[in-house]
Amino acid sequence: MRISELARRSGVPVATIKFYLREGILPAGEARGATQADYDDGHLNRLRLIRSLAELAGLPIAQIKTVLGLIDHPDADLFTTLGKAISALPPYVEAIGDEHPRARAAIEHLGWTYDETFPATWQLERALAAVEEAGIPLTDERLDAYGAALHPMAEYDVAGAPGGAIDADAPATDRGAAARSAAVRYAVLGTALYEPVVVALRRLAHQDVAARRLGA
Amino acid sequence: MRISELARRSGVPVATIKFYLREGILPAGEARGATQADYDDGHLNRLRLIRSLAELAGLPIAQIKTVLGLIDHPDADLFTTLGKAISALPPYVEAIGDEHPRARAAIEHLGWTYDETFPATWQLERALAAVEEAGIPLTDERLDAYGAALHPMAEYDVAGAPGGAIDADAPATDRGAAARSAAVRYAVLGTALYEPVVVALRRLAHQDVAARRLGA
DNA sequence: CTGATTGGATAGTTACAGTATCCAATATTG
DNA sequence: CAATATTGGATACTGTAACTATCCAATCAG
Repeated sequence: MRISELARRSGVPVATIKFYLREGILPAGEARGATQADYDDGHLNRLRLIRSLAELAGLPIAQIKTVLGLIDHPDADLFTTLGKAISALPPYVEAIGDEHPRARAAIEHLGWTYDETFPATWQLERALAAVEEAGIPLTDERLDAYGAALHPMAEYDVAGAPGGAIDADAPATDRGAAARSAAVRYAVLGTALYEPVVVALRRLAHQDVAARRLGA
Repeated sequence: MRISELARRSGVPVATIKFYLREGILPAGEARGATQADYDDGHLNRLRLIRSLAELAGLPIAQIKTVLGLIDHPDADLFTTLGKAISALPPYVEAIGDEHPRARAAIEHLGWTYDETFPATWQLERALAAVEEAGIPLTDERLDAYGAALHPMAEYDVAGAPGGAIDADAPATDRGAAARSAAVRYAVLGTALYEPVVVALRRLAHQDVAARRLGA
């Protein structure tokens, strides 16, 4: 299809599509002449993905570029790739030295793996500092409740990864580039796009509980 | 304290503090003359809260104004107030008509209260559409796993609200303005500031599960 | 008394995410 | 086949948000 049809089918203005092409987050169509290029459903899906990452996950263009780059050219190590993907997601916080006392205490309390090089560790530290400053600190009891709820969710997510992607028993060399790419895609997009689902569900759970208590 | 000390203690530049005063999200200090105003710890805390809402929760100034306004002047009905607070939180999506088929199916599957006027319902619809388009749709099985994890979390949160704020048994008229204000503060800030905590914990849970599977 | 600081107003800056315009080279159509 | 429309590509422009800087007269501190 031509650019105007891509625009019509996606609901994104032609000028914006050209902008994404310039930014290098949407691959160029196949040139059919000096004034014609051919776009396919791959371009359409990519375009929709860009909009979701921008509007829903709230990513700036630069971070969308990073995330799509990870999917297009995955590192050998899925664990490293996922770390990079998480760095590209909000909130954007930098490590303050290598001390993350609140995060460390919380993670060790839960008995999880503490690694001060994980971006999520810095994000947790920052988030805990904020709730503390606001006068609603995270108690150990609440932390236990959250940990007990979230860990099984993570287990479920990882277990459902395609091709047992994150599975120590499967030799990495056995998997072809296509399978590895699918695993990365699942992990990266799962992180970026499922978070809004989880957040929305959590908000709805609160409203459900509140509604029941009010007897409405 | 004077503005320069407020700036020094908060780490926020004087010019930025003046900007927040202009925007009406930080109350003016008590005037002590034409060129002097006095700021107290309340201003310092408010300033820190503004930074947390901006950098951590990712709220634009206009939405920070809304959220702080809800805390400062709570509605009579906490349920309504919370709805307004959630509207002020990202992602910002508008209802597409009043049909939210994916969200409705999901919520009814879980047996929760479906209300198409909840902003969180629209957010869920949008989030589900995005994961579907990306080729990783939410299965009923996964939905059950998420629901089973999130509902108890919400129960815990609501049960721990100060003064049994959301409690049908406690007559609303018994509670003074101070208690109601505390309840609103807890509910609104709890929603805005605890989400980053939950998201960070979820990311860490994934990394913990992945690390264990890789045997690292 | 004198230099530094303040509140308050106004103007300027930077970054981001598009939009709009132009143009020569095709396509398409009547 | 001629007239009209569309395209890719380059360049320039716009709008918004969140600061940041400058100015000024008043006044506070030493």
